Amino acid sequence: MDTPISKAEPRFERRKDARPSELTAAALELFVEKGFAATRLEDVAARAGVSKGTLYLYFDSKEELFEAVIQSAVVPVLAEGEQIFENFSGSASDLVRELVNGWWRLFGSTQLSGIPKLMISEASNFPAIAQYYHDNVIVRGKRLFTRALELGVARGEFRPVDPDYAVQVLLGPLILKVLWRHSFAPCMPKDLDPERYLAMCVDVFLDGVRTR
Amino acid sequence: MDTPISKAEPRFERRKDARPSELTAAALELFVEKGFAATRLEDVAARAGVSKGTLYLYFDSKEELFEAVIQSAVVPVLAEGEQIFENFSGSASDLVRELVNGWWRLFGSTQLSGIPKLMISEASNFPAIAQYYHDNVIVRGKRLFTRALELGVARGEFRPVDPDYAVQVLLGPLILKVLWRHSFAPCMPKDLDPERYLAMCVDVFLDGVRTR
Amino acid sequence: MDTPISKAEPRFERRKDARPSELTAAALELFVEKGFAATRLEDVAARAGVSKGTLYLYFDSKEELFEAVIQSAVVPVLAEGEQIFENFSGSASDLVRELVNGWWRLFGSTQLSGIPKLMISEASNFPAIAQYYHDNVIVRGKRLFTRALELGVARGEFRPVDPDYAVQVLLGPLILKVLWRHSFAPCMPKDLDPERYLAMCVDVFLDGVRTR
Amino acid sequence: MDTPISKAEPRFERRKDARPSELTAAALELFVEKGFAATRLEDVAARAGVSKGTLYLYFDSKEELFEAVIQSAVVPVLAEGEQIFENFSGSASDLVRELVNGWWRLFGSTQLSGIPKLMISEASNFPAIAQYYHDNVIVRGKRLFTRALELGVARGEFRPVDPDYAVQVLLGPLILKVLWRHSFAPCMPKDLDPERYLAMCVDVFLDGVRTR
DNA sequence: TATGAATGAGGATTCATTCAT
DNA sequence: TATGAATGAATCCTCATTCAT
Repeated sequence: MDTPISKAEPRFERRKDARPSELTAAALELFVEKGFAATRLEDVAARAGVSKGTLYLYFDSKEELFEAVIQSAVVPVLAEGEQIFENFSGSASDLVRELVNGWWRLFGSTQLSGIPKLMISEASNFPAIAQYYHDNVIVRGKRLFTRALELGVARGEFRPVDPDYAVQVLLGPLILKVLWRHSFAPCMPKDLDPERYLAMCVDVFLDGVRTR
Repeated sequence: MDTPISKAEPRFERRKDARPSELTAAALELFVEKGFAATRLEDVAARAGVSKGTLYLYFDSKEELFEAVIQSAVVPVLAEGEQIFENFSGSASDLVRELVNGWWRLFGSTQLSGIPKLMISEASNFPAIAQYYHDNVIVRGKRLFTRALELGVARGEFRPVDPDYAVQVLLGPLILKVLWRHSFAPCMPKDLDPERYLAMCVDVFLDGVRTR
Repeated sequence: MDTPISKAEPRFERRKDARPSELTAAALELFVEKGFAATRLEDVAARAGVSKGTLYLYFDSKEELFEAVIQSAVVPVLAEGEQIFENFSGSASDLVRELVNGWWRLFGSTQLSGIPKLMISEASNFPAIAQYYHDNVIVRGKRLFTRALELGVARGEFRPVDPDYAVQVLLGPLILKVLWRHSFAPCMPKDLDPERYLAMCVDVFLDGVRTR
Repeated sequence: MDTPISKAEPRFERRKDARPSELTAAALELFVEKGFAATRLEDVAARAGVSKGTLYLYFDSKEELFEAVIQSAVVPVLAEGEQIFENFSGSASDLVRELVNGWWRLFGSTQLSGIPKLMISEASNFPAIAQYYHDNVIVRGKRLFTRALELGVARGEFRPVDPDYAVQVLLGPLILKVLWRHSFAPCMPKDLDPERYLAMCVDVFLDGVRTR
């Protein structure tokens, strides 16, 4: 009714390849906002600009859509994180700082930042997906940081802390930040400044583990 | 298992006073595990050992039950936290340590530890309750810690950090711990030891803010 | 068990004999207002000032309460109507007028006036009760009027109309009046004056059937 | 029984336009028979040959279905009634007779004749709809007849009766007729003959108001 | 008798999923 | 591919009825 087929100009081809990611993007937003059970597929479809039935051309069920959302949302970030790690030459402290900045740039400040809230909320409803996410995202993500810590300990920059414990101390405040954004942030008029918050997280942590 | 079948086991047990808290306790467990939307009231009732209809003698709707769960779950803890604060005389570091231990004892190691997961998951679905929780629990809870930090700064024990930022750095890993328990914990064979984890959180933090 | 036998003073004896009629009176009001299905027994009990369970001491079920409402509501009126008939000596026109006035005084202007609305509404849900009401109230009630008409015809006061048809012509506007009161009356600021309305009903009818 | 199984009988029949009126027709029958509260939407759907859920594609709630039933059921009839009025040239008596006949043809002898029973039964449960019905149907309908009466009075055909009162005297027996059909009619083996009943209603009324 | 807590069958409503077009 | 009408299982909630006190 509104798209006139008058011209031959193909303008914005509805690329069928783009569809799945448009759908998972729409689903991600709603799953994060409302949770899996409270999200209606009709709303997902509407947000992606398609009809309800179309969803089923790409995903067999709501749960499979959920899987796709998680899967699609995490693969690229880690690769980049690992890039940072490989290419870095400098102090362990600077490496930690760089990894945290990268995490924020590629993940924390984007739509993807809703994933932790979503996975925490739904982990017990979807143990298989939780396991997948745990093994492929959490463990791999943490490894980046534990290796940086181990490097620092080996070089004598850091006290000999247990990296498995210390990494949580570092990441806790960062994760909390993105959980906050998707939960209580609307309750507070003005939130903490992200740059400053991140800096303090890293500063306190590094001061806390530095050798004296 | 728990109900001794001493007699004919009366069909109608008359205990109007105990019921509400039995019901909110059952609801808390299920809401935490499955989320609000995915929890069936019939299951809540069954877990509390009553029938579906009985719930409605005490709560007008599922949402009101949710409110009651939140409300009932948080009042007592803060009072105790404030007790710790009032009665304490010692270094600011020790006060921080004491507050963290108290938090763990009264909250982190109990059923109540599910509340943060539940509230983070449902905050955007229930803005009014989120606001209430934010104002009456989060803000009040954080104040305990910011006051301890301010004390330390005033006494010269701590560097002059901004307490509003620093408190999150301290609490982030602790909150993460209880979120973990109710989400990914089943994905890992053995989890970090709580005592040791708590100790490290506090140690790293205090080392990070200590004056040199 | 609960009535203390302490005093000899019988003050306000809760006469158990009054209860059933208190209950049917309360039920009548609510059944008329809301209909049978939409009336909650709890509300009936509350209006009668007793508890829900007490209703079941007097009536085995909601339907039986309905039966009792209908039964209790109609017996006395007809008796009085038949009294009027027996004791009357005068013109057939005056008899008709007297019967209509009696109907209004004993029925139309009282709570009982809700019965026609109730029975019309529920007749198809309770065929047995409808049959009972039809046979014992409608037929008997109409007979009063048909006999008056037959009398008038026999005496030459009225044209030789078929009484079974004519009686409906007379009663239609009267019944409509009481149905109106319990349905649309609240929609109109000021209703027709009952005295004048009744008078006109009878006048037009008698003029319509009078011999010329 | 009535749907010829000519082919494979398609499971999903696509007929968005016809559905609403099929549904309101089914609903009208059941609402009239059982009353609003006692009617199950599942039965309405079944009678219309669709499933429960389909109802909700067209009506947001049971109450909205009720509104649609009333609305759809009355609009056309009045228009035709007003046609009769406009096009008529003859005596006031004949106009009255014609209006009554039209009422019977278009309304009294059809499914729509259940509406009065339904509205009388439910008026106090749905005051807003009752008001709408009162203002748009009852008042407009009565106006047709009052205008005919006024005409007769002006022409000297009728005595100077108050038309607001007289119209009820005329319509009472007619309304009673359609109420009867949907309530007590099954209780009586043979009912009055409609043609004859209508004729007598009009005859008695016209005789009653005629000038002598 | 009277109470009111407890029950559970029943009905309104929602929504993931299907399928004819 | 894409649509959206149709389905029906699932879930919230109500309320007639029961029964221990």
